[in-house]
Amino acid sequence: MADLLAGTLDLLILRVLSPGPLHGFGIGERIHVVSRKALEIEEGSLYPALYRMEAKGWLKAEWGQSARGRRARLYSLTKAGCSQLETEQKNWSQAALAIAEVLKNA
Amino acid sequence: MADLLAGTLDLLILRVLSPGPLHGFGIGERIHVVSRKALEIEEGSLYPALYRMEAKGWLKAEWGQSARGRRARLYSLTKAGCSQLETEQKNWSQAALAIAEVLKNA
DNA sequence: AGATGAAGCCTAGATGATCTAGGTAAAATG
DNA sequence: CATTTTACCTAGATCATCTAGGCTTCATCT
Repeated sequence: MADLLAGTLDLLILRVLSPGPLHGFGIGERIHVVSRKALEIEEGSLYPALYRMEAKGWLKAEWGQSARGRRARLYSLTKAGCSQLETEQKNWSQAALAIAEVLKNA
Repeated sequence: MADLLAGTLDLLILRVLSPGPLHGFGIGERIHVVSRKALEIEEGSLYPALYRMEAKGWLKAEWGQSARGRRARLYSLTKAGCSQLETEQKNWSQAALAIAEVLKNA
């Protein structure tokens, strides 16, 4: 992922989990697909991010099965994760707007 | 500046310098004002960024006077800085679009 | 005259997210 | 049976940003 988007990974993860649980590998795939291959998350970024977010209480995890029937660690949003998603989404909108402002009017 | 925007500082600096030279302190002020106070760059981020960018050949600097008549280090874009601005602006647009995509359709 | 604050620049060290570059194991595919 | 794919894991490096100071000069206020 480009440096430009540092700090956005949490938001992306929260967002792709909001329709329902996914396993780590699937989260990476989903972000890749939904962004039309514009975003690619390295596993070395993804898994540590998941642990951080679980530790913060935004995600809960349990062992289960992936869509392909493989052993997988399934992550889902906690209540705190849901409200964190809202917060970060607002922050992102404001920030993106502020930057757009500068790019236009500087 | 929020973590969300890490990696965006260079772009902002390049952009506010594109209309003409400014001194470091003034760059911070300008970003603050143009973003309607949404963005605030710490001096501890700003000055090191300027040195990095000068070292990369994107900026050139000389001692002169600020708009208020004080001794100040004036920065301006080099040719390389101009094209870097274009590049980063495109990257930002693509990235912001990709994120918007995920936020909508995940 | 002295104190205060603002303008302006500088920097060492901490923090923290991300990437690099590996590794493991199981199942599917050839 | 070898290879690829799925899936997870992690230590260490990198690098941008922030914290928290410090410095000088000039203007202003008392």
